Amino acid sequence: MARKTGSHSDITGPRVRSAARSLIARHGFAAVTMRQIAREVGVQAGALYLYTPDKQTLLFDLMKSHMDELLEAVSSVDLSGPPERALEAFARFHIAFHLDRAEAVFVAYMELRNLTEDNFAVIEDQRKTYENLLERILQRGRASGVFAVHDTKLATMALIAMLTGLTTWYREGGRLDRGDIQDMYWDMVRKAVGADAALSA
Amino acid sequence: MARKTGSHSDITGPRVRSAARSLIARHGFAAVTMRQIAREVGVQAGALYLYTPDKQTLLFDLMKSHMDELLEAVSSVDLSGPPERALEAFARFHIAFHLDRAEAVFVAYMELRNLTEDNFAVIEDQRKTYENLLERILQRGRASGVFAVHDTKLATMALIAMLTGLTTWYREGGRLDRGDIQDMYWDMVRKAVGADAALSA
DNA sequence: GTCTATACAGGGATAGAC
DNA sequence: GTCTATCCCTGTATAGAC
Repeated sequence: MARKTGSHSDITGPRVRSAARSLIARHGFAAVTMRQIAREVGVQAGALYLYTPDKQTLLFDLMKSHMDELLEAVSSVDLSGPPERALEAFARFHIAFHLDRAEAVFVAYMELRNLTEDNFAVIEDQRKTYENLLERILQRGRASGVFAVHDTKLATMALIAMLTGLTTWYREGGRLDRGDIQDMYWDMVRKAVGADAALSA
Repeated sequence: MARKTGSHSDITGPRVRSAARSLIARHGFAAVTMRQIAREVGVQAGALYLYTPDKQTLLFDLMKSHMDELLEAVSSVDLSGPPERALEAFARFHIAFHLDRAEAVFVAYMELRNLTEDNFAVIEDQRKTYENLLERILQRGRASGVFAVHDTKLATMALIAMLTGLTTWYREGGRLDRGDIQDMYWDMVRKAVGADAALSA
């Protein structure tokens, strides 16, 4: 219960992570220094090592917890219905989740190169797990004849790239609101897989 | 005609650029050191400064010449025909060009953050010029009623992201050949803009 | 044109006082 | 838990010999 004066580990920890995420998103992992992060948090550089054993682990933890959150969140989306409904649910979830976490998403996509081999394997595995959810929807839709997709792997990559790309241009308070974006992307996704014209192919 | 022994400026220059492009694509600009580039080329670090005033300019030149090439190449693609044919020509060109230059594309997309403000403005302007070619096709198609696109700006970003995303997963000699990829992406692009079902929207 | 040698700044990480 | 101080390394870039 008793805690020493100046003890803020439960506050400073998250602040370190938040500052790191933000700086890395803007400048890239290799370009960001521990001293910069410390300055942003308002502590000395040495103090950061109370919260992370080293810089690499700090990056890994950011990416890992982001992917954990993503997989946790998507697990409560109902993807078991008819393929078209499942696809819509997936697309809308993906957009909403990614719009809420532009920085974390950006880091998770851009900094894969800077993970050690072992750490990369962990994140890559999680990413694959997520992508497989989409691919299975496409497979189900193709099997039941409601989607016209030649190659479900390629289509999965194409759709993920399209949906995730919005984080590179979306800015809060811009011309389009979140609902508009979800509607318009969903419209393009739906058409791209031939969900309304499967029999014509 | 006479040339000093050990003079290789016309050979070493391109080799410096090539090594830099490859290393930056793999590890990121900030993570790559001048010593690494020099080692790859087989010269001493100091010798690199015969070919570039500094590291930033080296990056800028890589990105600038890539964008120059892109704009030059696309200028010989006929985009003036009917919107659907123009869109197909654009999509196939984009894929072929990007598959041929995976490293350069990767650098051009990932390292924007590491350009100085002035250099960024130049590249961004070129990128916008390129994207506008696609947007104008979408506008023409919508105006003539052959495309069902709600927002041409958003659709432009979505299609560019989808098409460019292939550089993140495509590997030479993989399961799919270039023609397959072009065909399948074009099929998705065509459907995404409602090119075969515009009247149903 | 390339080399060796080096200046100088800044990096990550640690030790030990408080 | 945080600080100051510092170690040691590596970065970019330059100078001057060959």
